[in-house]
Amino acid sequence: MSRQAPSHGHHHDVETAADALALVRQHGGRVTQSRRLLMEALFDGRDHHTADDLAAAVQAAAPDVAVSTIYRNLDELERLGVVTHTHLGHGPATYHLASSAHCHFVCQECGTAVMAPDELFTSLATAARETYGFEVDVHHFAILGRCAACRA
Amino acid sequence: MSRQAPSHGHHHDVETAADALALVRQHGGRVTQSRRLLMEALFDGRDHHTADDLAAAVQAAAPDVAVSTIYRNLDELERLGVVTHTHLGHGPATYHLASSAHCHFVCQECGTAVMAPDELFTSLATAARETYGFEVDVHHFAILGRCAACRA
DNA sequence: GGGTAGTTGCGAACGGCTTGCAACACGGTC
DNA sequence: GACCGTGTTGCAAGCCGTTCGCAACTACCC
Repeated sequence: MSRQAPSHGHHHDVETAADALALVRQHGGRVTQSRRLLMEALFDGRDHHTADDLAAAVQAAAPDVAVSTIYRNLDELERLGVVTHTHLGHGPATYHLASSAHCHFVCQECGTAVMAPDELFTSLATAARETYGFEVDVHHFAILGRCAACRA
Repeated sequence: MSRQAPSHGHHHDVETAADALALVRQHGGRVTQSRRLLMEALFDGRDHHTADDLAAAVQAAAPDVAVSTIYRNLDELERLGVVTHTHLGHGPATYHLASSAHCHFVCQECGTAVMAPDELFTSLATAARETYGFEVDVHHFAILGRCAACRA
């Protein structure tokens, strides 16, 4: 399924924090402490990060980094195709590495998000494209509903 | 963060503002001016209403009605199954009569929302249910992507 | 080491929505 | 009609996630 089109198309080899920093550099950006720390937080192995989580992680090493810096850098990384963000419900957005993008089912009752394989959406995506010319961005949205546990 | 399906199951015959007011009354609620005006705005024939739109419509007739009143009444109506709300993107929620609920495709570029027939989602819904026990609320989410016009 | 453009911290502001509270008014009863 | 209790309201303040303006700063090229 079509991966979301990163505007600059330079995301392909980005698999480590260093790669991402190199990409930033390559686009005229500078490697600063807050950027390095942000990258490390993003590549920490977990795959759901809120801006707040990331801010906390960065601030653990550099207490003076402001939230606005986190947001600005996340924006930049999104423009470069390194990360994407998703809205899982009423709370804050969650950020993922673009390379591990995936869909979500979010339970309206307990709020937990479970990952959904892209294949579930292929028929929807093709139908939308063929019938309406609408190209679905299969990763940017969450599907609300009720999970198995809450239904029981 | 719990948001639930029409918990009282009494929404079936609600087709006019008067029906809705009757329902409210039937549940121990009172018929006030702001409620009557809200109903009229909701049943004005259009089917996407933001809280702001509704507030403006109500305030046109009764300038002192506060936004908080609008929100409280919308909540109540949602509990009674008369309206539902949907998040179409980054902006404010949109409210619809539950009887005319539908899915949306929202273009990330131009922001316009087009209605999507429920049939497009049946295979996704059954797959989600059978594979994950997840019951998709097919109306509460918007699907982001790019519309035909913006792709051209 | 110097210059310059990208980046930052700070604080204030924003939009959308919620809440606490005292005043109010609906609607059943007498 | 007056009375009363409970549902409802306006107001103002607050909340959360995010954005913005701006002067100070600093990474990087020469």
